[in-house]
Amino acid sequence: MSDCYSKYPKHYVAVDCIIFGLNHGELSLLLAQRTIDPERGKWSLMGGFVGEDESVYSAAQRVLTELTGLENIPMEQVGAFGEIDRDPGQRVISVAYCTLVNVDQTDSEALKAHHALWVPLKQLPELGFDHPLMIASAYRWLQKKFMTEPIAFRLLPESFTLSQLQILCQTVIDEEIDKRNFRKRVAEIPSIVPTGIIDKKSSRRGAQLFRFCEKTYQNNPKFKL
Amino acid sequence: MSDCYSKYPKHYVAVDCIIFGLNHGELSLLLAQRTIDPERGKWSLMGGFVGEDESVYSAAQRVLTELTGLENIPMEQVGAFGEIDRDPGQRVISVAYCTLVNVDQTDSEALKAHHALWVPLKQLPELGFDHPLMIASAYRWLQKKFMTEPIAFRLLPESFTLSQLQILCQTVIDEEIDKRNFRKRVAEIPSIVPTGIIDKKSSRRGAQLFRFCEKTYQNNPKFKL
DNA sequence: ACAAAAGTGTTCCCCTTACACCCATGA
DNA sequence: TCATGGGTGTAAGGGGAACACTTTTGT
Repeated sequence: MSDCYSKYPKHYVAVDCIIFGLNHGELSLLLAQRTIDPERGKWSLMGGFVGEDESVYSAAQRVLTELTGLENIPMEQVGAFGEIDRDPGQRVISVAYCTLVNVDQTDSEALKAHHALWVPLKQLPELGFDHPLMIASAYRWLQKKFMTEPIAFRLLPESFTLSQLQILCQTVIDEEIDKRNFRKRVAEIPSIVPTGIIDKKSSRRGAQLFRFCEKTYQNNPKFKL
Repeated sequence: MSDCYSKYPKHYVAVDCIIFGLNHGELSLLLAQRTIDPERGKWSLMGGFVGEDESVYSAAQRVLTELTGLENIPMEQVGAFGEIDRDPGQRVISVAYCTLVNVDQTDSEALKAHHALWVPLKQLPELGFDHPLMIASAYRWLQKKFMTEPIAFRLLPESFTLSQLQILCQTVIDEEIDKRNFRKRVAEIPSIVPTGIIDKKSSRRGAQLFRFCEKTYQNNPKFKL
């Protein structure tokens, strides 16, 4: 098919990935100190350009894999950022994506190769471009979605105790949660099922292990932590 | 500054505008029947390409103005749509924006010139591209935001009765609202203020006119209809 | 007098929140 | 025996939803 749009301008399109990581009970963000212009020396999110033969989402997935080695981790679109001057080098339109992964499952070699570091969320350095904006949007998204969609289970072992789940939630939303109320809510979620198995490693008394049942969730997506 | 990104591909970037309109108590959508390829003959949203010298949001504003003659109407970004094949002509990455305007304040000449029509939301024709997806996202957005942010007042005269406001809300969310509960909620909103003036046109008894006070809203953005 | 829209309070229920003690076990 | 994390129920309060009648006035 002929290029029927040829009179219109084309643009660089990038993806920027806001990759939250859970790191021994601390929420971190994957950042890189730039070694090239523009914004050399400044910290930035993990970005990359969208290729000819990939969707924008695929480009984001590719960047995620290149950096963390993780595959098949769903991401959520934060939005498109289209100010003319948002990139001091050239005009670049960027689509931001966001996800939350487990730092332990991350490929530290790949990170090193990209000059990437996990930086605790509470100690973020000054960032280049419009990345602070993107991060703010993404963090709002994360705190909201985490408690209403089953993304916690990507960060937990297949079987987990309720205390593990609770501590994880507290870390992400950065608030204390009442244990009894929390367990009451868990009991209302059909897709979080007790296994009947007692884990003796985590405590002296032992704690029941639960698991998340994807199948049940499909049939009954009720989920409110 | 040199083009430091020249090794990366460039893309066509479009905006698509989901323009909801209120038309004598009915919610409509601004659509055009395409007269050119691709998707000739199919109905579509109002789209356009992002130019060199405008932000993506400005491009959306420009399209809105070209079509409706309206200016300074805020729009909200629905998201970026980046599948490779979403446009059967060329690869085009599109950013969708959404707003709600008053059909009566719309420039019917401009609409005619663009082959654009207000189509009732409940009688949408088959649409080209991925526009059904965009519309679904936007409609969800609209229903959610309308009741928690002061966008109703763009569609009402400066002074309005509570019945006018209620009917408007009902139209947008497509549900009946209990009058007393509604008025109770309005009473809790500091930025909706009674004028003390009685409007005798709308009813025999007459109804008090209210207005929305932007200034109060800035100081006290509490708003839940 | 009557039609048509304006205006006005109360009750109930559910959901959320706050809160404290006993249990089982390994060291 | 004691320290550690696991496990459990109830009461009070707030917010949302349901609900019906009186008022005013133009015709």
